[in-house]
Amino acid sequence: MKILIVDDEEMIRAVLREYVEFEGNEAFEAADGMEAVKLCRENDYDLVLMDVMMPHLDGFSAVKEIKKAKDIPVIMLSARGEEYDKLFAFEIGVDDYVTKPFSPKEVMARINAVTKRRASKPTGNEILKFEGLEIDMAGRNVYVDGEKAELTPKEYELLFYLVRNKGIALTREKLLYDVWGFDFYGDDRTVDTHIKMLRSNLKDYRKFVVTLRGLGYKFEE
Amino acid sequence: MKILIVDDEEMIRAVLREYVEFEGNEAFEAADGMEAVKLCRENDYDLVLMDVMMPHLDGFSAVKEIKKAKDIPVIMLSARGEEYDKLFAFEIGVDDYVTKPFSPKEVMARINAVTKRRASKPTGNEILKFEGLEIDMAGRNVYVDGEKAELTPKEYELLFYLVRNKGIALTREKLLYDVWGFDFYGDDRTVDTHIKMLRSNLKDYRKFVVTLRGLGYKFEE
DNA sequence: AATAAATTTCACAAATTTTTCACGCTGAAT
DNA sequence: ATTCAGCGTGAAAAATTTGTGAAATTTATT
Repeated sequence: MKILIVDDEEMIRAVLREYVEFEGNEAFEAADGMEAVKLCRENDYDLVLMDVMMPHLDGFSAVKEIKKAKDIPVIMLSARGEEYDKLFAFEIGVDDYVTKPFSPKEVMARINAVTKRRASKPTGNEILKFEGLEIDMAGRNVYVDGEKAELTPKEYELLFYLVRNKGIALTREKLLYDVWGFDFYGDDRTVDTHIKMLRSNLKDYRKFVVTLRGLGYKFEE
Repeated sequence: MKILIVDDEEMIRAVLREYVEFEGNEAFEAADGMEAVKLCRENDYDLVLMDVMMPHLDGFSAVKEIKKAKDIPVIMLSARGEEYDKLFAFEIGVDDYVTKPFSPKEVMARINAVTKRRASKPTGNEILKFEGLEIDMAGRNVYVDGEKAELTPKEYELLFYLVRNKGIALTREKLLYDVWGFDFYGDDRTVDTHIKMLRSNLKDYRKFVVTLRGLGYKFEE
């Protein structure tokens, strides 16, 4: 995750950077609101840690500006006893706030809470039907003519991915990147083998998994 | 009725208290999530009015914590965008939801609605049955073929969470976040050990706790 | 403080899954 | 009809994942 740390005090930035990087995230820094807005416009961050009190452009104004362009989660940092309008903070879309002095554990917990809360947004648990093929993504079930198909993890992921991109041509490269992960450095043909196994498990409905010669595969009704 | 008001802003607490007491109820206050959780554990309230954004422990996490111990009706107060908050709130068992700025009249209407809904429909008091496995969430009892199963706290929480999400695939990550809490920083495999112990206590009905290889677990009838 | 209970970590074996690879077949272009 | 890159497939090897017991640690109780 790419996290932008905005604070005018270098010490605080350094401390936050340490926490953030310890968790395996990438840290970026801005020294004031102006710089933060500029960086946010030019780059895609997953989260912004924003101090309230800063020169040039205060935290609230900076958040307001950033939210105009992109919907990035923001956690505000404020000194204890600092007076500010929390209602206003919500209105402009602040996701959470932490009061200084803060503990590393607390800050990381907040970061995780905000990003996970965001992640849990899409709750599509309907069951898709293609003739006698039923696909229940939420429950991880696939039925072939009413009988449960026992797929392996990769087969589930591959099928779900194909179905989510139904009707779209997918290269082996794209499938490997999106289903296997960006860090897969194996053979292209691995896809073929999994397609083979998936097809054999789908029985008659193997017809939905279409080969695109010279390209890859797609799911088509 | 005893109503707990949780908000870090004294002004808002005062306003809410006035309206709550005007209707003949008894009002109690907490200034943050931590305090709210503590008070709920020690006392019996009929309803909780909970702000979302607060220091120490945010409203969502506080509700989650409170619901683990007692099934008290909760109305959330928030100024955030409605859409995903409502979904998330529903997931953790919030009864209703009011967006700031709110009119006291509106809040009182919601309070009355929630308590009436509760009174007429004793949800949570029901005992779920899956063959010879009986689960009484309100009473924190689990019976295996009529005999009481002695589960540890974590086993109860894990089982109840699995059952509440029956039929839905749950990753270890999600289980840790929702059952253990947002601040759990431990090993994934901790889940496995608790699943193991839960299964051994469920005897023959261990079959309902299904392993999803490469993903996690789910409860399935 | 001592003891008991619950929770968490960890390592190992067993089971399952993933990947590689070579062979033969297919189908489109010549 | 021939060619040949691209594809389907089976089987072996490599890698991953889970169940489990036991130890270590933390938390609750006396």
